[in-house]
Amino acid sequence: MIKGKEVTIYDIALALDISIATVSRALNDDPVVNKKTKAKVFELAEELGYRTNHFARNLRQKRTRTIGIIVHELRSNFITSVLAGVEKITAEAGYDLIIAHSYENYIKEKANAQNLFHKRVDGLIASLAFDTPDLDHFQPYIDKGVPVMFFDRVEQDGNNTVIIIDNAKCGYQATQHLIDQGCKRIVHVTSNLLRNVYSLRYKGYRDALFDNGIALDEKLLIVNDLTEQAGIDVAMVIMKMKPLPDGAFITNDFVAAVCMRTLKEHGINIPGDIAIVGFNNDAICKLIEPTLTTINYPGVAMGEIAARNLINHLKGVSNMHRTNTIIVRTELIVRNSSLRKKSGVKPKK
Amino acid sequence: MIKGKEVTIYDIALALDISIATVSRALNDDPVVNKKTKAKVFELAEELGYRTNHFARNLRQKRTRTIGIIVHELRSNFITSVLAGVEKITAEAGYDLIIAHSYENYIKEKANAQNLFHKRVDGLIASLAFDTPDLDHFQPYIDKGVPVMFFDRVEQDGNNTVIIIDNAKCGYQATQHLIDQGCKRIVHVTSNLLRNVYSLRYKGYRDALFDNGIALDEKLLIVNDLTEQAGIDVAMVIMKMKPLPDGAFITNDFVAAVCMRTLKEHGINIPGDIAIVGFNNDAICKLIEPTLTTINYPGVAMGEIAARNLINHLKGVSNMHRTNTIIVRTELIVRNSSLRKKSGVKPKK
DNA sequence: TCAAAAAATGTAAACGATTACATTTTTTTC
DNA sequence: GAAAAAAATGTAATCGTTTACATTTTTTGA
Repeated sequence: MIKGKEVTIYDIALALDISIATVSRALNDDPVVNKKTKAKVFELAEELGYRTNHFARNLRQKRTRTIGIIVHELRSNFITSVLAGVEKITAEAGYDLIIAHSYENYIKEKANAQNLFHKRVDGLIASLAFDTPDLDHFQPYIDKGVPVMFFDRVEQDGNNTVIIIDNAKCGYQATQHLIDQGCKRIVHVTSNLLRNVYSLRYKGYRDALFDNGIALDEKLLIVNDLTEQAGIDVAMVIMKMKPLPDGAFITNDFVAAVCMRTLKEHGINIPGDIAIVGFNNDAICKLIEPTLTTINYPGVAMGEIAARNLINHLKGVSNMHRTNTIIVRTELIVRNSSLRKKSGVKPKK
Repeated sequence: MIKGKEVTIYDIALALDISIATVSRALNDDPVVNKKTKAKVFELAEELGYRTNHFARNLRQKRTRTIGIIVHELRSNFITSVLAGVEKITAEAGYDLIIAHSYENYIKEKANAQNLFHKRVDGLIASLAFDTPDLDHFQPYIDKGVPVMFFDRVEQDGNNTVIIIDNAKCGYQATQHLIDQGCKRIVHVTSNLLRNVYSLRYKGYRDALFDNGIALDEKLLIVNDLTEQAGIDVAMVIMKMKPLPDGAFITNDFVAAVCMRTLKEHGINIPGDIAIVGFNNDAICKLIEPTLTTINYPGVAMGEIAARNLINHLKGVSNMHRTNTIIVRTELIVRNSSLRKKSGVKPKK
């Protein structure tokens, strides 16, 4: 095998004195070609180190068997779970996956969307960045009929298929749980309220307060990004509040964990002084002290469902555009960070 | 714009009554074409929604401007850091990135290597799975002259370029630190000793013991996979040892954290009874109690270096094959899980 | 043995760009 | 105003497959 020189079906055809059509068919395991010929072709292909030229094939077939995914953050438990789910399904179906990363940045998200469009992915899966204002950058996909599936961070304009959890319900559950534990002044720590996930959790929080006859106090709402510093800042802000809040619903486990650590360092007892509920069920929940009550968020399942729907649509098995919104099941996992009453729920291991 | 119908340079040429050659040159911003013509082409291309057919282009140009990366695990802080670093550099250089995931499985790694080879990536970056026995599946790359760069989990056969940390030194440092803290019976928890990272850390551990006149006790070596269950099992095994060990060097932060939690649940004091050192400097280190002493492992930097070397090689700026091994700096971060002596190092925040 | 049917193979035209080389058009120069 | 130089454009081959349609070879059955 000569370095740098590519073997093509012509080389194989020439060597075996048959036509390129037969070679092509043999390599694609077409039942129409003679078993013996097929065997010879395979053998020689292997020997010569033949590899299909996907460009030639795709050029001819006008498909790429590739799907793209744009994620807002890679360094996140939830996202890597989703990726694992998507990867599993796409690999099984023989599709390739190109992963693009927006770093919570609209400009990068836009560039990625364009790039994947030019790469002609057969379909796209996406979760929006913090500051994405609209969906215009996905319009080319819609125009060309390339299916797009949004997950988690979505914009529900009714035109695209989305796969989400019931964020309002989760917010309600988390807040109700804190109220059940006797909390009356509950802080809500969240992020950019432009994004559905945060605005809806906030809505759930408000509804739960309302249903329990607790007045909404806007001073108890804290909005930030989801960095370690944010967690520390939140704790500082909370400690300055008078009277001290007795509960906190924080929409991110990591921030909750950092905040909890900082509060503890300042002598505040959890859940005694403040009960805390996080969001995501990250691995840290079971490792910190006290263990963190949280909402379990099924990343792998979401990825699988997104990929499966997309691929079924591409195969024509089902029409994605008919099912507009897919809601995935979540659950409140009660652990020690919020358990103030002996009765009722018992903490999960 | 008609849905599903692709616009090609022929359409543009026809509409403007010029040749496809001129259109092609215009779109590539070739200085040879008239500014006015260029403007007209760009305008019409935009209007018609033209997008380059990368297959046709790649078929003709025989390059892909794509590099592949095979990782052994996606759900890991370290790996996502590396990915972030690689992504940054490749994006800057205008290369695309295809991420493949082996799930610590040799079979999948092999399949991924083949797939990316057939996809004709211009270069490859890889970290080996737990059970990969040899590098035969990368031979096709070598044969065709496609550069391969291994990072972290590598096989040093002298033929390929690798980027690693000094695992033996890290193992030595961690162990020496425990000895400095007065530990005499130090457990070493690690994984498949086939892999360089684990065998070298073990070597460092042994050397440190030897240099301090401590006899090696093979019963203190525990090998497992890196799951949560493994962490629990390790704690159980440790607690059954008589006499109880007084130190543990665990080559993974997550396992260390789980192990520590389990030990604490059984009334064992850390670092009082057992001092613990982990590996990786994951986010959890600062969140658990006591905070975990660990080795800081520069993921982003490794990714950046790997990608930069590969791309420089591809561009012909430098020759990768001349630098055979790149060693990245690491550091021991001392925190409370190992601090038994008031004097000496002070814990890092 | 031979016509019909079935199986296997071949021919040639796409797919949509790039680019060496050829040709035409425009500008410059005297 | 014509020849030379420079600028702009065009022609046609090429990249490596797939596949509709045509042709050849082999098998079948009376």
